[in-house]
Amino acid sequence: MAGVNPRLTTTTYAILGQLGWGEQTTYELVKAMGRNLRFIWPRAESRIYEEARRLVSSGLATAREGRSGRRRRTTYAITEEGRQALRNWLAGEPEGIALEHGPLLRILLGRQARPEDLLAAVRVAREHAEKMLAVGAPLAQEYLDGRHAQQQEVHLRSLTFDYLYRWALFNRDWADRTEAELRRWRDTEPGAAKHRRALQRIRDAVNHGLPPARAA
Amino acid sequence: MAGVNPRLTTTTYAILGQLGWGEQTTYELVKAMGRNLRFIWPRAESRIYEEARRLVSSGLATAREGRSGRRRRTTYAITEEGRQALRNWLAGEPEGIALEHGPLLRILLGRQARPEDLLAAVRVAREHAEKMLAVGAPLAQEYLDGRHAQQQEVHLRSLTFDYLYRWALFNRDWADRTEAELRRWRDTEPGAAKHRRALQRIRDAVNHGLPPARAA
DNA sequence: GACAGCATGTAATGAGTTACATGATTAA
DNA sequence: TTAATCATGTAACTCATTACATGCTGTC
Repeated sequence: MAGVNPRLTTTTYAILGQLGWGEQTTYELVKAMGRNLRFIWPRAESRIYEEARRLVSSGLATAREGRSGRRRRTTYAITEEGRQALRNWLAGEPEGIALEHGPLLRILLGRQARPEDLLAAVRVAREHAEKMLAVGAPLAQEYLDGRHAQQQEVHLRSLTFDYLYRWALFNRDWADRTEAELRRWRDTEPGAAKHRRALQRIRDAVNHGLPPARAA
Repeated sequence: MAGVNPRLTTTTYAILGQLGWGEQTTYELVKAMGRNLRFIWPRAESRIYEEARRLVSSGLATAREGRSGRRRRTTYAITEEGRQALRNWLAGEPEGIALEHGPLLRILLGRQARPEDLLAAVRVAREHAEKMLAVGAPLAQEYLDGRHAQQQEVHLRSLTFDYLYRWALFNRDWADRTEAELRRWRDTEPGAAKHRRALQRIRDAVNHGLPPARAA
């Protein structure tokens, strides 16, 4: 019965990986997904219930029915077969990278927009960055103080932290630069000065991301 | 008839925005999506056929049936109502940012992996970055030479270019750092030296992304 | 005269989201 | 004792992908 897996997805393995850190109730899984995977593999909470059932029906996890008051509560635990499946998955071909970036899309299509519409898009990007920083800063302190719940995994987690925290800074910087440009616009029409600054912006980016060249 | 829109999605508006630059056959739309939106709003090609029909049935675009040999070929053009819809959409609440990052996911769950598995994940991230740079570099030259097909939109496009090119550099840098760390590992177990370097990595990231502090 | 690759789609399936529902706990 | 919020799930729907199919064009 176990092993006849009806096509497990990356999301399934993401849940399975969470269970690798110890047994969890569904609610704990939901919260853990929010903490750990929100920024690298975002999924709706409701998905988790379905995936957990799938793990059980594939023999990769066990479900223990419990009670809290009159409500049922399910606790999941990974099985030995589950660990093996996790190892196999990790040994296979990695998934790629996909970015969906609403603000960039709106700017690219922004010819019919007003400058304030594009500023609103930039604001969304900035808020996203600020939220990541607000999550990341206290997290960093926990690691540095040695009191994070997964402290013994910090050699791995520091690698993802490195990416995410710096990406947040990256997004904020872009929002700063872009907002400064858009604030100079009265409309979204082309123009000679805009064109000149645009080419300089492209040069700056290609020149290895150095800060804008200052004419001394 | 037109205007009774059955819930248009962001993808629909992305296509509509493409049509804003001039009428296109379905095939041209597919290619344009690949060039312009691949990295900020990725969608399967087959999606485009469906969305284009939706635009027509909503009155936002017109379809002209043509022939190439005995096969039919459809050319789409935006309507005035479509332009208005585009403006309304741009004036509304922007979509957010969502990143799906397979390599990061695998590293986070990498305790059951071998170091070479994680190196394979890093390689995927690096290849993604290299591909973006390979697309971006000639594109930059086109803009700088003033010969890009949408040259008159460079004031907008430079803003998205700024983001994407630098993000590619960002990804490559992360891949370099991470690969250097992983090459020192014999396994994915915790360890005192790994722990020390991990904390330093976190400090470096929080210290505003400065390059690793060198003990002089 | 066939093979490769470009051009143009359709059908089936599934992954994922949104909306809803309801029980338990805590604070006012 | 109400309201808020935490905890736990289900149902309906749809967006999106994968796989397939077929015609056209140039070239060897």
